[in-house]
Amino acid sequence: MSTRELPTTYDPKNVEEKWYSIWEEQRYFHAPAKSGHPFSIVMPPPNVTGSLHLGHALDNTLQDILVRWRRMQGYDTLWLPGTDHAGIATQAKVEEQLDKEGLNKYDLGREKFIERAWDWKRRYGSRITRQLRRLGTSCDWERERFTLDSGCSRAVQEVFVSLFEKGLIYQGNYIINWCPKCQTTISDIEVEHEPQSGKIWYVRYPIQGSHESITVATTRPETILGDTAIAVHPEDERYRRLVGKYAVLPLLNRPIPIIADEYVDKEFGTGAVKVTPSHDPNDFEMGLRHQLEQISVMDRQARMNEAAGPYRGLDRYEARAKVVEDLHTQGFLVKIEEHENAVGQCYRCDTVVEPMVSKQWFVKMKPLALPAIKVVEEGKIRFVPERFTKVYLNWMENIRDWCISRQLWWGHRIPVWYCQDCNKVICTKETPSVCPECGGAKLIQDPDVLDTWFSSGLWPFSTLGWPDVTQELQSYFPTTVLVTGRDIIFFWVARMIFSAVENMGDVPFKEVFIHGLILDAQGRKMSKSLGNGVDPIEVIDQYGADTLRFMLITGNTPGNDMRYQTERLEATRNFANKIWNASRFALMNLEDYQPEDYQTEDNKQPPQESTLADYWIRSRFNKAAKEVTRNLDRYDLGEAGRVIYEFIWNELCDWYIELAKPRLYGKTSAESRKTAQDVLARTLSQTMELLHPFMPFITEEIWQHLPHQGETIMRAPWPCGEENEINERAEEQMNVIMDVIKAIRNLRSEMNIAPGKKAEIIIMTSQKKMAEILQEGEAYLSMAGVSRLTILPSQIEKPDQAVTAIVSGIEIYLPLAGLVDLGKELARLQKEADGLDKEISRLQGKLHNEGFIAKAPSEVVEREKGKLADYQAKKEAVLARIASMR
RNA sequence: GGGCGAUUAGCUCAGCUGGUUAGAGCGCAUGCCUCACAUGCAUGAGGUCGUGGGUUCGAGUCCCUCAUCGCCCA
Repeated sequence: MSTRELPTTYDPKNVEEKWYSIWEEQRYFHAPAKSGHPFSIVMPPPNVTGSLHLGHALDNTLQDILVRWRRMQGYDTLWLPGTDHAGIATQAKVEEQLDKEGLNKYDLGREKFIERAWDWKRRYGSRITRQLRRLGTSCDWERERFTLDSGCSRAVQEVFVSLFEKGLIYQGNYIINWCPKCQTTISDIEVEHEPQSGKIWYVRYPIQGSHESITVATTRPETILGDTAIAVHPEDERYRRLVGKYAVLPLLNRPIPIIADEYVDKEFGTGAVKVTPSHDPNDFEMGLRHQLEQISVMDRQARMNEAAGPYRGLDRYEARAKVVEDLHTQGFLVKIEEHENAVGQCYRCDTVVEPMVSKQWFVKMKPLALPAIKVVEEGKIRFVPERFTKVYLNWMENIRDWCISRQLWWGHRIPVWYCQDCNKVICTKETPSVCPECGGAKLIQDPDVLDTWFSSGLWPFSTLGWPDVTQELQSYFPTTVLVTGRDIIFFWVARMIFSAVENMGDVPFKEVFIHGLILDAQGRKMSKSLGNGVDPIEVIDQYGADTLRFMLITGNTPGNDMRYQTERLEATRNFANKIWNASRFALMNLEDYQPEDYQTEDNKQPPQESTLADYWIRSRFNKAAKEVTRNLDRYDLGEAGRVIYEFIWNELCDWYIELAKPRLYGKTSAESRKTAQDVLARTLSQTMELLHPFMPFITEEIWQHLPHQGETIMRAPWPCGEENEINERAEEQMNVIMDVIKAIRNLRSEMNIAPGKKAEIIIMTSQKKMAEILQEGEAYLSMAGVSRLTILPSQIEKPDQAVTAIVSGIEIYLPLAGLVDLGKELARLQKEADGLDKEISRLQGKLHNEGFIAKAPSEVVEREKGKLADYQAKKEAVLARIASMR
């Protein structure tokens, strides 16, 4: 297609689809696993049942930027993608499906159910990876993994058995969090504490063998049925004489001891609490300290069981109402108060979690946490931003044992068998046929599976082939950096760290780059219940992936949350369109351009006809490239993006292209035209390279149209900023020209001179250098609508009927015979003089301060002196002009 | 109760190791369909940088106090 036929607005649709499939077919994402500087990232595996949300989009955009950038820099780059089997979520999906067929999982049985789950995974599990492709992620799909695939499963078994043998995995009856809806245990961090307004009930317990009684406050009256003690603080004078006596449990008339324990808060309620070891974690601990009986009063549906006597069969909330009613009618209820407390809820289904005592598998955390703390304290793993180190350490230092068994079918089955003959517990990687203890063949495998996070914790090495020593493992482990959201530090980052340190003897990654959350426009967390979520795929359909990506990573600071705003999306879409149109312009003017003319081996010098603008844009580009690289190095991707944005819009488009137009249109020499073509083509294609990690699609499309070397921009060398093209002198000179142009435009605007109307300008300067710069740059002043320029020494008499602007060392006169409103002009100049006065006195104050002169670095003092002189000169010029007009 | 973050232009946010007349995008005002782009161009208005102290020659930037909002942990 001829460039003239390129549409004036950029349409990402075809471009994005086209390039992604080419990239993937050409295997540009594939990591070679060869020697060289490795750069490796494992993708946080999204939930296989999930669909892409903005959090994924941000997380993967950040990774893709790092990966594309490092790949262009020549690193042996691996970005390993995959999904996670999401035990509870996937099982729920399959059960939902069965439900529609009028079946449940028990109808199918375990094996058939797992087959169904695999069917489900095969059918729907690739949705999210397809969505990731739409985003442009350049991960190595040939190495895609799944936490439940055979390799990862092997790693899980290996780790479980190893920890078991070291005594770091144990089975025991402890209090755990039970979700009555999901019908499984969940770990402590999977319980969310939402403040809820509730009530607190004050209940009187008679003291056995006395007419006295003791009143306790409780938020869960239904658990009275499981009480096995009343506790007070040992130093609480009010109750001291009661300690050691027995109280009678209302409703069930069971005698329970009154004990003293430091845990009790004297200030809370009456200072006396009921103790229910089977249904409260703190009471459980207290029960252990005092050898209290554990009476479980609920079953797995959170219904009252036979221990609850007359309340048996009631749901926990029905039981609560009934218990309160009975307490009231029997005269045990003292009072009810409003009370706000944090109720633990299941992170998945929001059901109120029921603490229960149950036999489960746990990982003993203290021995694993200590080295995991050490590697971070020693700097072997660095958190970016640094403040998250503290979040991690604080959690690790206060860690509790991790409950890893789940009452599900979909997941890694616990590799433990129980001998029915001798009760031996057998933990082994291979399915045993006989009991090693008694030789019996009646072996039953533990029915439970492991927490999904147990396998995710191994992700950085299980995906690279461990426990085998593979080429991948040797090339890419430890991985370079992990990129993830701050909400997942405990769930995943922490677990990967202790898992790798324990099993690999090394850190899983050297750096952890943490980002914030995407909030809605009002600053609220996006959630299903609020319905304020945004589907990234819809955004991509409407605006393109490049736009979504760029919008997500600019305009905020690393680690901070960010609001999602359509206006920012539009602004970024406009940026893409700007790039598109600048490129259209370039291509229209490059149709006859032969890059070989200037890029032969023995002629790498800039062409003879280079102008100030050429040197200037090359200098600016290379500075921008350095700046972008520096910011990428420090994970400040937003800042890097901003630098490119400003370079493209404010320098390349607003100035260079405009200045190059006369040359490109052939209004100067043919040589000069070729030079402009060369500078424009080179700068634009290198700018595309610089922008490519951020906006991969549009940059590839444009780069392919421009003269280029190589098959894909993905493999173009990273523009790191060429020192020898940085040209301070050209920048200074261009600054003068641009200041003059801006000043003239300002005058024209203030005087309401029609844009099309050309103007004559008189410039007066006593500085030879300035005169030369302006002489040379005369042609550029056409950007201010200047048709004729006269440069005069400033000693000469000033023009009469003219408006004036002063820039450093230069007086600009725009003659306007008969049009100048003297009064208005004087007022304008006076305002200017006043502003300068303010600055002058500020600087004078500073420079008269002896402390400043003595203590500030000399270059700062010099700079301030220079500014003062400049302002003074300007002011004099303004005053002189005022005087000449009066 | 402990920890962290935020508080800068009407809105959303930048401002790195203290030194520029404190910046951007959107919005607003004025003028422009100038042969890349009206998803655009030009010009402009708009900020006592939450409060009160302190360190310093110099503080939006460092330290402390308080206030408000948000998040995490208990």
